[in-house]
Amino acid sequence: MKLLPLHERIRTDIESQILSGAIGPGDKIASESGLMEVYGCARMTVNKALSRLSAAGLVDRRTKAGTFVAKRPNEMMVLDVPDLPVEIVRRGQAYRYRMIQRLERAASPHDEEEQRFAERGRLLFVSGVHIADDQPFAYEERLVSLNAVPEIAGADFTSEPPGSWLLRHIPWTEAENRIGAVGASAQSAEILHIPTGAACLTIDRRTWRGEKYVTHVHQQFVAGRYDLVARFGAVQRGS
Amino acid sequence: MKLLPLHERIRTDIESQILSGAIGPGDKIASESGLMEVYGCARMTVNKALSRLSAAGLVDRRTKAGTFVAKRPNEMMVLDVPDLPVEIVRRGQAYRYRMIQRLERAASPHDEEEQRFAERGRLLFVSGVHIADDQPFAYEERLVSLNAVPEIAGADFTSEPPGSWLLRHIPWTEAENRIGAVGASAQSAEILHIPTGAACLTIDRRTWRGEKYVTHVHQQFVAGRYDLVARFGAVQRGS
DNA sequence: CAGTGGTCTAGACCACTGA
DNA sequence: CAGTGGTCTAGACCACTGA
Repeated sequence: MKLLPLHERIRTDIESQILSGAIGPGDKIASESGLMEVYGCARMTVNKALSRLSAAGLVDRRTKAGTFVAKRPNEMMVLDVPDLPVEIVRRGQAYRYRMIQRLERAASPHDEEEQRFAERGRLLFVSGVHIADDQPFAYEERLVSLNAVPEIAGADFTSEPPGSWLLRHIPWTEAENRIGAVGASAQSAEILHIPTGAACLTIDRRTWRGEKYVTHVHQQFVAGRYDLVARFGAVQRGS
Repeated sequence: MKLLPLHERIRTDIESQILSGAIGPGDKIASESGLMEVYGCARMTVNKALSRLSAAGLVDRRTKAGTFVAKRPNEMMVLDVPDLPVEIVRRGQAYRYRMIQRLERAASPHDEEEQRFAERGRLLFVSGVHIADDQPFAYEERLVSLNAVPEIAGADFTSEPPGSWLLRHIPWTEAENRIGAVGASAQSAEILHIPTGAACLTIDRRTWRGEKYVTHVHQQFVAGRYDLVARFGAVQRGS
């Protein structure tokens, strides 16, 4: 039985009142000076608790007016997008990667995104398949800017996916994920051992390092073999 | 040109050093007392900046050892899962909802999840289609626990989707989203005006209020007509 | 104009843990 | 044991805004 710091106790007290419905959207919460008396503590302590609730989107604070339960749940869901090898091993399956194609080429003159991406340099294209327990799990195609990551030219991707290499070498990034669905093309259907046109979940991830556009990966998952889970709830990220 | 509070300036200073790669994963950051001298401020001020960076996952703090740039980017992506009518209108399209079926029934004796869900009460089942500019956009099936939300029995869902009604009446929730893909069944294919088996993006969302399991909705989106976007980056949630 | 939240100070004691 | 972060205090001044 570990004792919570006081500001955590105040925060969880208010949080549970909100989540239980005891106080509802728009309701006013006691002021900082009010809570100081209730908990017999300094103002900085209640301020810390309320600031965290505000950062988490559970309350709105307005100078002079007071602190109010936020009108709607935070619409932001937290989505876990893990490294595929890690995810597969975590499921207790054997992970394997097989490269299909690798080539260096210039950016397509017709593709504006590739132009910006390459920054007048060349691009590395790698396609391959992620395999879990000898069953094809996901097909992926990746483009890497050789301008942004020149060292990658010498890396070996016959059995290690470029994503893992990049995670080790380009650690800090900004990323955008786009999640959709598509019917498998003849080519990817053959690789994934499914009928042409069968439904696949797709993830397109673009990654930057600072201002530099590093890589774009397109992954196709056989429908039902992989789901993404996002959760929003009372459990916020710790301090 | 608005002046940032000092703790925000300290936070963004360190944040940009991390995101630019000037300091890398595992590197040690100046201690609180060191930063006090650099910025000529009190310890609480640098503590606030560093605590926020820690909460955002950009640094790890260890008592006695110091503060370090976190080993890997936070794998949590922020996913925006908005209300469908709002989303469609925001795209500049006309929104319409058409109910297909509505019925009240007992929980299936063979479905353990439904049993827990209903808590020995009855369930409301509503299916319908979301329409954007006269084109079917998403098919949805929803179950609502009448035990958790008795008021919903009297609501009219012929042209308003139950999700919007619930947002207005059951405002604070915990939710889990599961995102996948599926080939359209004969029934949903007809409703969505697509061939049977065509790829669809699916979202399954389960919502609680406190401990009470309120609703489960299954939505199918025609592939390509709707993508989910998740982003991780330098821009953290404000205070 | 009174009360609120936003910010900041200059201290304090503590637990922890690497050297 | 020295230095670190975690927490907390008891003040302070400020901008803002609803009554």
